[in-house]
Amino acid sequence: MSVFALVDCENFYASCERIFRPDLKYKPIVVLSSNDGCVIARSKEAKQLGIQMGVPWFKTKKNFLKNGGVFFSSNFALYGDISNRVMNILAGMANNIEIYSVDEAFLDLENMNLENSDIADEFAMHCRSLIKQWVGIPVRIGIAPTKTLTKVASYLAKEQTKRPGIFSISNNWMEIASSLKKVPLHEVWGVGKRLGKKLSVLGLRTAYDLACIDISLIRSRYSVVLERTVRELRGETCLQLDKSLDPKKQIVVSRSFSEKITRIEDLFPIVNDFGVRACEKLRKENQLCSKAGVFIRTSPFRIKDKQHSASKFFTLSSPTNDTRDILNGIRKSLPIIFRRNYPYAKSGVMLMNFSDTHVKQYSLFNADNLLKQNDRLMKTIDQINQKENLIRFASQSEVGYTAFRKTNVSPRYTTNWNELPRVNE
DNA sequence: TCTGGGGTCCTAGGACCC
DNA sequence: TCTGGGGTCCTAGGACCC
Repeated sequence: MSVFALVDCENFYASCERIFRPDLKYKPIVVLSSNDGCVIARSKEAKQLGIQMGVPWFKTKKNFLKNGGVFFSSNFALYGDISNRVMNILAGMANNIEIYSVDEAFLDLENMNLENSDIADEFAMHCRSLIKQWVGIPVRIGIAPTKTLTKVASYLAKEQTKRPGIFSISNNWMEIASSLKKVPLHEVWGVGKRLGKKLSVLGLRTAYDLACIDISLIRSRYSVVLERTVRELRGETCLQLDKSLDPKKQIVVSRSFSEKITRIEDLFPIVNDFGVRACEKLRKENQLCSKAGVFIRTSPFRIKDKQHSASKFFTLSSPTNDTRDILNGIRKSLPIIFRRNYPYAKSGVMLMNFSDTHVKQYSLFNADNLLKQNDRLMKTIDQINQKENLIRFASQSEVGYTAFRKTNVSPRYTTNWNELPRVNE
């Protein structure tokens, strides 16, 4: 019998900021996206102030600060490190774990007896207090027979007063049904905005309504994906824990600009930066790519502006992770899609069609030994830059895209010697 | 003035093969 | 008048997730 747990860090980025700032314990906190563009995380208090997820910062800033709110620009070095610490604890608590995102993991609790709800609750409480004590992050835990139901449980765990942050559902239709009735349709894992709209036209309101629908209807009118969701809601395990350490299938580095760019001379250094960064990621994954592309677009929010969005992909003559190959491709591709006098707001570089470095396919027209030298060159550059970004390509921007607007970044408390927290005597 | 970044999977349709 | 059957691979687009 399958049993899964979902461990979900509450208000993750905001909670991370709070670890080293106990003075902010009951204050509303928001964390902003790059360029301080919009709100991407909110503490409980910020949610209570009515700050919506994804709202543009400039629209809510004044009101939020007036109410005593504190904001942070995103500090992914900190969040990544805290995430690792949480995941390490979880890895020690279950035979198998799937790290689903920076703030969420599924645990395989195979053989746990869910009929006795005390067992599940005790496990969850132990897990919760350990993470709180060792890392300082509050988590919510849902336990259920399918992954989709753990999401339901986690949602219901929010409202628990007896055992806050914990909820379990056993594999019993009566119990599942009563849980599902409390969950609105759009909260179901796998039902997004569009599907939610379509399904509500059919009169569905809750997760329970969806679970009761005729499977063959779902299959013929929607997709196999939604069919799995329905089956999982009924307690039938369709999704297993994904333990594979599959390599990525695509790497994207993209940013919005703090100021619109209209000249290709200004665009090139930034896009090249994206290319350099993307190749670093690719080498870290021990992969080669045989296709890459660049895209640019204007801001869809500025309706009065001329709009343009375009991408251009190029195929590499042989699979590569050599930054120079990608920069070459960008140099040829960007002018093809670029249009003069359009206010570009965002661009990015994508790498795809990966293959393993061990199975490198050499080109008929390149000398093998040259490729080996390139490998060593790239490795050396990576090693040097890992400590301090000293080596740059001439075509990269001098300041780098990291120079984009950030008005209030917290220190990298746990990953940089110079930014360790200080204790006053 | 100012609106994030990075992923995955599925499907339909076209090109091509024998 | 009549025009096969069974595949694979690739791409673009749509949906979802955090």
